Amino acid sequence: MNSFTEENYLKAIYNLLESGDRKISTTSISKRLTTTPASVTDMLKKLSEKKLISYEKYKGVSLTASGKKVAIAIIRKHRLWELFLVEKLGFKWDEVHDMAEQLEHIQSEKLVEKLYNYLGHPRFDPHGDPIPDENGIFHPIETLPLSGISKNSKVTLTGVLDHGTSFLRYLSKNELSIGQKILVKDIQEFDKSMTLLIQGKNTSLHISHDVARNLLVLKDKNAKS
Amino acid sequence: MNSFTEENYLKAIYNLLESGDRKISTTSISKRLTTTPASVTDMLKKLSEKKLISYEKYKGVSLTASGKKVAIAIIRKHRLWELFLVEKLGFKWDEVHDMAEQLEHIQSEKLVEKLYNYLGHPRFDPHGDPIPDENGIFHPIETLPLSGISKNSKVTLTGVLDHGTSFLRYLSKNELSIGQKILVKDIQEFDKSMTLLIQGKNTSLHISHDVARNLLVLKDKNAKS
DNA sequence: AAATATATTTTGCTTAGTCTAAATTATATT
DNA sequence: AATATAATTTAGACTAAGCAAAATATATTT
Repeated sequence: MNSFTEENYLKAIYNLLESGDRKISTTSISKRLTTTPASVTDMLKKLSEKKLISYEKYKGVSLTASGKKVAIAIIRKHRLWELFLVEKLGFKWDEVHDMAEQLEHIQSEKLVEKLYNYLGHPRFDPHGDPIPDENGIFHPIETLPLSGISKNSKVTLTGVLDHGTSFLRYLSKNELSIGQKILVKDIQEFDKSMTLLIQGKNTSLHISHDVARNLLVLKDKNAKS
Repeated sequence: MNSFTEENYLKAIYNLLESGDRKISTTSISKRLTTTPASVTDMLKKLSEKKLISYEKYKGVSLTASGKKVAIAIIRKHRLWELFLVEKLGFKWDEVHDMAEQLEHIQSEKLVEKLYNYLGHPRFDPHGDPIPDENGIFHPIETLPLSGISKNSKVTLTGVLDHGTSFLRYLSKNELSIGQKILVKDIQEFDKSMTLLIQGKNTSLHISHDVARNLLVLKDKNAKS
């Protein structure tokens, strides 16, 4: 089928396309994968041959339907394995990325199916990212960065933007986790930092604007705007 | 660390050493891995450089202590993953080999440890093969081929020699599985075929000598010899 | 519009693993 | 002991993926 390397390129291209433009550049891919632009050009030719990307010299690349399908399948596997590692094996959410990076390349349709059943048809991974369904369809929810939420709103923490270890560790340390109900108690005008009240806790938590920007939340239906 | 390919060579060499001689040949490895002897020679040089095997031109190879350690670690992972696939995901024992062949190369000490805990510190895989412990020690049990058991003996089915799909399917079809108590009701003199009585079933099962040779059993303590 | 800077591709070389064909060494047979 | 056969290694070539340096295309300034 496709090699690990090809799969990694497709995933990188998919992710880059997600966060912005309709066509992406050679250098952006090289940065993402920490390779050189020259290597990327080589691979783009190959993926183009295989009709997985549409590519015109000097014009940037995008995914074809079949390339997109492959990329999504890998993301699906990545997120399912991450959830497995956290839910079943008891890993912390900042530990699972590298393992999932390997596990996502295991080839077996049936394995994915069984894993999906075993995990109870989950819709989100441990970081709150949506897991595409069997047909590669995402069912996202309408989340907003906490930084855009106004004072006295009640929200639910549904995900994070930054997936880095240090950010995730920060959240763990402050006992912030997906699913929690949060009340925005106060917002400082000068630095936009926030004071939060977490449901079920009696202490309040103070977070910077930078942290708030990286927390994704869902507004409660019965909340004040 | 070591590449997938290197790991596969080490595993192959380990298995070949298990089933016989103290030194094994280039061709035997090439057959096992379905490559050419020339490729094997190249790899042997490399593994020798890395002190994973001891190799003298034209004289055959064996594993060094560190090579053996690597090989056993892979076998451990292979068997743990096989058990996971069968026990947790509900695969049949004839379906899991190819997946385990991939999963055994996932690198993460911690993952193996967690998986081992999750499975409840198992000692045998779905085929009855022993799973080496954390230190690479096997704790085998004294099994015999069913073909060597005499009439009226009571035994427990603990494993199989042939791991091929067709043999495993044959066993499934006849509802033979690891752990079952078996009484050898009769042995035909002319073809050494056997009539078995499986505990908990009321029909008897007739098997060929060939099948009996590939079934590993443990004699019951309180059995007639 | 020309000059410069930046991005991209081409060229040529590297490593890992594989193969075929040829050469060499070991083993078996007369 | 001589020869034939089999096993093993060497030599040279191929593919996948990568990199550095050179060449070319595109973008930005002036």
